[in-house]
Amino acid sequence: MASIPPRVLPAYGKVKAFIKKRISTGIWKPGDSVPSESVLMVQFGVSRMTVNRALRELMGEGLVTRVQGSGTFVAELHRISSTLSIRDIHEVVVERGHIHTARVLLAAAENASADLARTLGLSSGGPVFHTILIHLENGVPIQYEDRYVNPAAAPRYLETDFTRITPTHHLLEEAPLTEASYSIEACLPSALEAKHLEIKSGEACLAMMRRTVSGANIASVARLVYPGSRYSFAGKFQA
Amino acid sequence: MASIPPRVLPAYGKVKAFIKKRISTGIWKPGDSVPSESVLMVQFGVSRMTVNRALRELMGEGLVTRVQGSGTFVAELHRISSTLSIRDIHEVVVERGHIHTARVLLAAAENASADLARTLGLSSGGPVFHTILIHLENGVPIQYEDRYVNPAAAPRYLETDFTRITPTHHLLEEAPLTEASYSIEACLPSALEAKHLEIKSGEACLAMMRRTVSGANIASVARLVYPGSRYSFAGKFQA
DNA sequence: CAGTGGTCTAGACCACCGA
DNA sequence: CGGTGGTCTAGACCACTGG
Repeated sequence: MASIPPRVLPAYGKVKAFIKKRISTGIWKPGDSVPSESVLMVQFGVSRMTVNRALRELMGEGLVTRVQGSGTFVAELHRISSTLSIRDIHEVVVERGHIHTARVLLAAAENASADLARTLGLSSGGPVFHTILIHLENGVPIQYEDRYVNPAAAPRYLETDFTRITPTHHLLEEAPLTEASYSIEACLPSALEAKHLEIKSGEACLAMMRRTVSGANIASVARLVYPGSRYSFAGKFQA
Repeated sequence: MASIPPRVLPAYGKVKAFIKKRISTGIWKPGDSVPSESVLMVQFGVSRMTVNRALRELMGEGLVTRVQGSGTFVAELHRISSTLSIRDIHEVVVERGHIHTARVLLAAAENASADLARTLGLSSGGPVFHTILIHLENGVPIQYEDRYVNPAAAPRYLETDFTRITPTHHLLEEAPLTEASYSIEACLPSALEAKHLEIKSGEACLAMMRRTVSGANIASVARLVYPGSRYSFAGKFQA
């Protein structure tokens, strides 16, 4: 008996909206229990699957927690979480309608230090690929990219023309991404970084350390330095 | 908590795993079409709802895109997205097993400048609450918090003992969060900030600008400054 | 034990796309 | 038009929680 097809908001959406509203207005506070699926079923006149989907999605959004055998509860909202996207810098720049270019400062195979070999998960201190690039937006340097690549993950890495194809782009095609971790911190640029970014050595920078995993290999570790005056990360969260 | 998977993967999980594997190994490349729900139904011997759930979750994870009437396709994986959590600093510090304390430098009502009134969405330049505090972890300053609060959203804000309850905590209880946006950038601290953070004025810092919305009100705008040497944001992404 | 959520089925109607 | 995904139902069995 598919009732009236809600061409505006689907039934599970109505259930979600109802619960969201009660949470966001504070009627239900963190820790409070949310009505059970069977109660909501009756209340909205929908099937259990529909209620279940609504609650499952709310859990995915971090608004409620669910415990089998126990119930559904308003989550402790003591955190704001949002999605931080890390994208190929070429795409980002082009999307802004600007011109992306790159200068290649280094593209070579090197012998890995013991430290680096460990970071890349290499048993022996074999060769690794090392590239250093400057990315420019409309001719202005916006990123210093210092990257080490595991040859096992992308054997043809050095054949790439990095003025046309970014390392990130090549790696995404060559070594399908399975995992990545990063950290963002503030730092002052080294003399070399400052010179190539064309900033004063006292200017604060954002540094992102990024480590990517492809299958069994640690594919690459990179240090990306952005001039603080020309770059920021932004994000948004909606309940 | 979520580390013990069911002894057998649920049916929808098997479908997801199958598709994920084909994407992560590069057998299916971005833009390729994924078998339709009806094909996967037969292939796995499950109902359409089960296949649908698998595909819907994969879309939520950003691995595939779906177009009604057209089909399901492997997403362009040219972005890494991950969840950046912004949490109450008190919780973070305590969770690390450390002691959180706070120094209150300012807690007062002020007349909003025209600029600030606009930022907070106040029609007139009425009073706003202004607090400045230093958060310390085991006695070491880790965050300078300069915050303006809309009195309409949290009228009792200034009654709070900020050495015991963080502004974030009070606001989350008083003004249920509906929306937040932030940006992270690198900067050098002002003389005042450097002094209270007990760092040199030339040390790079992370600055987060955060704006929170509660219902119809812009509840608060804050500038949070972290010494670069003592703080970083980290995140992780898994395919 | 009764109640909860976790999963699953075998249908169904609809809106949309491309040929 | 046939095929696709979007949604929904009215059942069902199971595992887990709590008293």
